[in-house]
Amino acid sequence: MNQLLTISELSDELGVTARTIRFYEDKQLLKPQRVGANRVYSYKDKARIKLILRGKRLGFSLDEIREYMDLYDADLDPMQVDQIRFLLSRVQLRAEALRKQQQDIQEMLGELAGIESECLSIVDDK
Amino acid sequence: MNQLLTISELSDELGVTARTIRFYEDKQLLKPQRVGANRVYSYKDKARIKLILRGKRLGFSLDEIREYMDLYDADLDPMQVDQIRFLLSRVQLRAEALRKQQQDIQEMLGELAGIESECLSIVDDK
DNA sequence: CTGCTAATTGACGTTAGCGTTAAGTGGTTG
DNA sequence: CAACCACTTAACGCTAACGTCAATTAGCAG
Repeated sequence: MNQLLTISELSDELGVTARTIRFYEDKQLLKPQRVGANRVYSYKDKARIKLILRGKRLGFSLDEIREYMDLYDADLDPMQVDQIRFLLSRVQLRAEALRKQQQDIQEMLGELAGIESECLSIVDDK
Repeated sequence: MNQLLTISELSDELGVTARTIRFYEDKQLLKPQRVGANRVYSYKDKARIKLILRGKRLGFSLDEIREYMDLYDADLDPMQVDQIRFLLSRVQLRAEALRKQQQDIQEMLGELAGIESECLSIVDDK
């Protein structure tokens, strides 16, 4: 099913506007094919946008997201060892930051649970 | 140690600029005491700013952060049951979103680990 | 008093991430 | 053919979250 999608189909499916999708292309986050002047999107493009949206949920800027998508895209085989080492260090830094975020979330969930139980005890009392 | 801090001491300790701290006050996220015209910050103010920064790391806007700090601050006892129920639903919604974020992070960590092991295998080969 | 340092308010500048016209192109439908 | 889509580019607009600069004030050192 190598379905190709128009921009409006895609925007509907993903819950973003066509403007947003074009904007991401402007920012070099996408490079869809063209049929004449019209853009057509593959399942890969769709997956990329999902990646972008996930990155945004996690609080990354589009610039950061592009950086890390370049990591995913990186064609490792032709790379020099130095470049790979560098890539590796970036990946590890990023992973560390993400683990930090998980901790942040854990703490916040804890605090929210505290509020929740306070609320419940008060409501139950009445 | 009820140490009171000047704005520049505080900004140094927290790694943000004084401008940022004043900006947060403008946005009603802080209400430090004054000595004359000068602001002085307590450990509570410091804790609030840390909360703000954590919120930002998690991708919340300052408006959202203010909302949720109001939740933490909320004095539950004098509240009506309806208000508490409402508060409760907000808290639960927020917690759900945070759990979703944790999943996002897990997936990203998985992908990063994939890249990492690829890198390592290539580097080791040479 | 002079000069320096740290603080203040106010105003304008900047970047990111889109929203919103405007103006035109190309394909189908009746 | 006209009318109506869905699509295009280009350009301006807008909000959030500060940065930056200017003008001013207060405290202390020499």
